[in-house]
Amino acid sequence: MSPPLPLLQGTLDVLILHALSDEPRHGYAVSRWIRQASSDAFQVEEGALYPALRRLEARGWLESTWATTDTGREARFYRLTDEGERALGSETRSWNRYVEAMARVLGRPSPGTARP
Amino acid sequence: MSPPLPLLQGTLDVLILHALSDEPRHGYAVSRWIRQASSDAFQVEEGALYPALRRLEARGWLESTWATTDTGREARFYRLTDEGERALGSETRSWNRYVEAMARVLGRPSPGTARP
DNA sequence: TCCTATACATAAGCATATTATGTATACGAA
DNA sequence: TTCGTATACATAATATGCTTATGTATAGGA
Repeated sequence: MSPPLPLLQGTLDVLILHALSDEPRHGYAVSRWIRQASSDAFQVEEGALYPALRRLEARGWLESTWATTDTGREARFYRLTDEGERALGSETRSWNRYVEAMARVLGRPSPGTARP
Repeated sequence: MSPPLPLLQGTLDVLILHALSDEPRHGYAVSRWIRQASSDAFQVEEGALYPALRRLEARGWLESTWATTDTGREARFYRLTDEGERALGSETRSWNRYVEAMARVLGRPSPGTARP
């Protein structure tokens, strides 16, 4: 098994937003979901996860309530607000723009390369 | 014109390595090349550029010499070492793995990945 | 009884980005 | 000739946010 990729700063937010886009989840479940959805490529550390959730809530993108999990434990459940839903869209588009820009640069043929 | 995308931490190194893959360049030219190759999506700030160049040189990926530009100015030219060449390959593959993992999570087909 | 998974939280450390500031020169326009 | 702009380097202060380490607490199985 290849070790998990360290998260690039700034990419966690959109992962969390996406994890919450279908249904409310608590922090630990968000972490698990991201790990599984990425085929173990991403392993979200608690030290990144919980501050990020609070950050996004402070920004108005999430709302949280304490509730009981199906295994009978107390946990803080987060759900996307309307603003968070819009943010998921714009953050996703922003990521895609970034990927496209990287592809333009990295896909650029070297001018020193010989051509026919 | 849309404003330049803020650089995600960790992605500058591979951009610089690629900028130097065809021929040696000095810092300012690296910055200009990245801006143009990305169609103005990336604008590398000096405060990020020069420390990054020294960092990569300290890591053994680059070597530098002072020389004169074609406009008659003194500038520090950087070239890729053999180790830097290998690093370009592995860093590019690492970026591609990251993009693919993000695509798996965000649930859309990979928008096109770059090769070294 | 003890280990593991679950569930939260925060502090310390670290890497690296942005912003601001400084020096200096070449070159064209006013 | 002067002045603004592009070129060319460099560093300090600041901000962000990720990793690592540490702590608390409970549920459930071996």
